[in-house]
Amino acid sequence: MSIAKVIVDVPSQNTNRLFDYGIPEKFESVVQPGVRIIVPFGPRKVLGYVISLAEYSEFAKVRQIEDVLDIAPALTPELLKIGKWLSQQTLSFYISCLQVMLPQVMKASYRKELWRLTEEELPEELENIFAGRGVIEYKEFEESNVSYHQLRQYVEDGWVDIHYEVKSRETTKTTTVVEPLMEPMQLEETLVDLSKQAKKQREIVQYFIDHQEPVPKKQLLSATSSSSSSLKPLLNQGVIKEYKQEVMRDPFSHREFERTQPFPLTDEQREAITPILHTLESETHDVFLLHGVTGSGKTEIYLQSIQKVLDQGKEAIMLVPEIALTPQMVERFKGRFGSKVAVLHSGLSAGEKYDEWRKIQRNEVQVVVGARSAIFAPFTNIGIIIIDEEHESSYKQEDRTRYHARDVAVERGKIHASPVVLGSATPALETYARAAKGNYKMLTLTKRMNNATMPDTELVDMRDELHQGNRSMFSRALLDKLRERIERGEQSVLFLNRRGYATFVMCRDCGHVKECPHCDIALTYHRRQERLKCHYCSYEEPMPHQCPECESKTIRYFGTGTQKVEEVLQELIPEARVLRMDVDTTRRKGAHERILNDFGDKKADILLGTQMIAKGLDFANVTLVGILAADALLNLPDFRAAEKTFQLLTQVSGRAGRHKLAGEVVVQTYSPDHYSIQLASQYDYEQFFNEEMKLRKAFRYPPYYYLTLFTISHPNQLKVQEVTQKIVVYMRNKLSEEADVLGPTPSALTRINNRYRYQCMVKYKDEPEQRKLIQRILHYYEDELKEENGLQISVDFQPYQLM
DNA sequence: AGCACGCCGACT
DNA sequence: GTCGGCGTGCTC
Repeated sequence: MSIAKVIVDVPSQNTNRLFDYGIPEKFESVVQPGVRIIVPFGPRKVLGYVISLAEYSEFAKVRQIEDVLDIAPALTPELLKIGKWLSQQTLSFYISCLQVMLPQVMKASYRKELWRLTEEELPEELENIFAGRGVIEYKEFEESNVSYHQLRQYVEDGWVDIHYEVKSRETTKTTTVVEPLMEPMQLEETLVDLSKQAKKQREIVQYFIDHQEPVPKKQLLSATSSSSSSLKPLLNQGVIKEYKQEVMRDPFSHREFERTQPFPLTDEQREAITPILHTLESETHDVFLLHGVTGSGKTEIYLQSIQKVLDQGKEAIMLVPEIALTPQMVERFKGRFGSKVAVLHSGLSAGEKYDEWRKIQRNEVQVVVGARSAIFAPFTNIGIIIIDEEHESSYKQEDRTRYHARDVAVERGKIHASPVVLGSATPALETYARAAKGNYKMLTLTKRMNNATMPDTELVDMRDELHQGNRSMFSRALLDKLRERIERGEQSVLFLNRRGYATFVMCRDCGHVKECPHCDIALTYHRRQERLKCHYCSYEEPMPHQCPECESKTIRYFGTGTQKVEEVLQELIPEARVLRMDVDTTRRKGAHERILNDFGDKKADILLGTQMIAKGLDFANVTLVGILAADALLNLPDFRAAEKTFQLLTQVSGRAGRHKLAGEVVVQTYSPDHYSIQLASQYDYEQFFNEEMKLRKAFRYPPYYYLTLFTISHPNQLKVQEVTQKIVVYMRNKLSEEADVLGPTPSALTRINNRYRYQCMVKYKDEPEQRKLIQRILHYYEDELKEENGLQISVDFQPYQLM
């Protein structure tokens, strides 16, 4: 009998290996690598993934596979391999890596129940729990005062059984379809026999004389403007029948996409796309950096490269940052490739995501456009992988399986012998450095489409404004220009890196700042509810009217959020029509789209927003971009602060003057001389790269060095310090002389949810033993890591988030 | 992870 | 003598 080698859904060090199971004859044809199954595991049942098949097992007795969940494998052999690689890269369990590649609904849900085995009266204490029911949740037994020992006895005596239930969460959507059971001739006869009063029934029969195909019930009823009650007699007479049929959920069913044709490329674009097309023709792997200024037509290059891939009969993955996966972007892809496109992003419901994923798995589509996790699309013949805005930090997963989509892309590109294209106006330093060294091929676009020029930038020193008595958050220059646009009927975009109303609440008398009692962070004021909230745990409290320390009434909020800006703007320019776009105004489904449509229809003069307006927006009438607080990012404790600032300023500025009208940018800052702000206003990426590289070299940061970040947390501060210290010493002793091991350092957020957090950072060039060493550390603390509220050690290779 | 087993102290 | 607490080790 043949054997399946299985990874079980139990994320622990001990079970991070293959288990052997026998394949019952009835499953022999469906059990193959990548299929999800249910297997007995100890006393319970768990979900498992078949990794490989074998003739024999080393084990004397193997147990049998209990059920098979997939007809076609959920994971391709390639993705199983990627999963293995991912687990080595990120030091995560293999099972976690397999789960991260699949839609949420394909994970198992577990239930533990107690089943009554007899109709007879149970022993009294048992009957009290069951209360006449046949099945109860195991939890109910646990909450009773019947001992476990006693229960075991009852099980032995055959009264009840402990039942383990495993189910996959996926559901399919069905629709009712109605179909005629007769030929048109017979239907005609039925029509004659029908009573004259049965008007609706006659209409329905007539419908099927005209259309012989099955039709969705809903459609039939509306076409004949009748109700279910009219169908009933026809169903009973066997004239028609109805049945359930599975349908794919279509998140875009209400949308029509106008088909577009490839645009003629500019000389520059043609030069950039040629090497990509060559690589496609020769079917070889290569990594390209497409470095093009905002509005230079990178998307058209993506589209035409993908067209070539489709012509070759292959598939394409297009990654876009979550925040940029706007209706505008979807429209461009659906417009060009129509129903060949699947879209995967967080705005879809779990069911919609599952159906989009299945379209890929069933080869019903050839292109996927999606956020980070779309990199795991189960295509089998990938021709190209494109990552737009490749510098975006959202491509790095920040929890559990800490992978970077760019790394996965390169790995898959190698396997499929296909090119990977990284596109950005402001590439990550790591990427640009690789391209400069020749490891990646550099493609450059220096000109904007439509002969547009980059907008002129004015830097406004907010310190001067303050000295001259302007204490508002708007400089006079920005206000003047805003008014000017309104007069001319042009539009403006205002960018602020912070939502809400104000950041923190401070007493003017004693300087007391209201902090979260569980986290070392100031509470944020939310005006709508008049409450203070912690953005890291769920804590909230009402806004105090006097200082809890000194009882002074001069307690005020400081800092500025979008909500506050909107109010101030209305006071300063009462005639301005302002649209605010941030997490708070886009929470409802479709709100995002509606705001952008309204702005596009010129229903507002000013679009005020956070991060989410920085990318991808393309409105012809926008001629002014205002950046209210350019330094907000600059002062964060992060070695990428300057890089992030440069990237953001460039992206936001790129929203202006993309078409016929020239654009202008006003940047308000307290540090106008900072190189990242200066160079961003001059659109000089290269110079910025050179400056920043000097600093990275001097301070031994990427791309000169790799980083590994340990974050250790525990409710007891002394414990955290002690463990972190031990890790620091161990790493320092075991790594080579070349490596820097820094720490223990309290994290920027030292306490979150009553857990203290300390860090150890390793800077290194080449430490082949590193992962092995870390595994030993994790093994050493294994028992403590298992504890409910005990020690946590997270390890992040190439971290993006240092807090 | 979850579960059983087993060893020890507390108590009807 | 029995119950339940938690430490230990296993799951094909």
